[in-house]
Amino acid sequence: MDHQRKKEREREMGRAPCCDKANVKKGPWSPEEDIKLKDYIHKHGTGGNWISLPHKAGLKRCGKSCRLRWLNYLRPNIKHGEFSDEEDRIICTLYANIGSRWSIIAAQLPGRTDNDIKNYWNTKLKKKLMALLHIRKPAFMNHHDHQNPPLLIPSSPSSSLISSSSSMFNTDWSSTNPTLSFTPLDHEDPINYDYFPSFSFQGSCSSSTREIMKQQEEVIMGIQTNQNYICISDDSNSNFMGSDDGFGSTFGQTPLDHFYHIQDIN
DNA sequence: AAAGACTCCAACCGCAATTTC
DNA sequence: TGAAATTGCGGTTGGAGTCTT
Repeated sequence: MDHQRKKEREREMGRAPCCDKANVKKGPWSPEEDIKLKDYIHKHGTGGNWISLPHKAGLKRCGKSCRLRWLNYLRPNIKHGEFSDEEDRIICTLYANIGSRWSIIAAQLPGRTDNDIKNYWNTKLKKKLMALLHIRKPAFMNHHDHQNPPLLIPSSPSSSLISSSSSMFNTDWSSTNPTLSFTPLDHEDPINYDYFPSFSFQGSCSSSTREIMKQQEEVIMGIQTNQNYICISDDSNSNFMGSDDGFGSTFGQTPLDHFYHIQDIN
């Protein structure tokens, strides 16, 4: 059955629920529920089947809910609390290069969950970055040569903005240039002409999973060997607004543009 | 002191990918 | 081989706590 027909059938029949919603508790977990889930998993493991686990564990919860609770909160070695500067750096660098692939980012931060990192990015780190970019907007906005966009001027001599001639990673970026695009939020209103930064890859990428995984590994290897910068391109000539997967399209071959030292973001 | 605005994060939802039968 | 079941992921939301006026 093709995808379209499957979707149509689901719409007609209603999507099959993953559990009996009427008999399933929702909302915050109680300490008693946490204990039940922990005890069960310590004694029996997950058994490779989250759907049947809640019933066996005596919980009136959806299997997905149990899985989420375990992975994000109850499993051993989960790290809660403040993110370190080093963690900030890794998150920023990875986000700049692979976008919102939180599970991959989380894999580089032991003890952190994808949900944690996603929340942290959305509530704090993104704002820090936006604030940094906003401070520097005038230099960029006054420039009209889109073919040769200006360098964003560092706020201080110690600020480490380096030029496109620098090499960020040992990785060959010739086909996977990471960029941060500045896309006008409102094309019609020059007064409120604000810019929204969006990260993306440039270059052509195969859609196959294996190819994507290979590129992700390259990105992560590059990040692990280069500790200090994230790349930001003010490729305002492009209308591309980074999609959340950032791998799907073919773009022009502009060189890497500018790099911010991570301390500028912290 | 109170009320509204804002922030943060745990949890939910829907979808795509993967596995099982 | 394909349908069904299950898992994993990322976006979004609800509500509790905090801040501001």
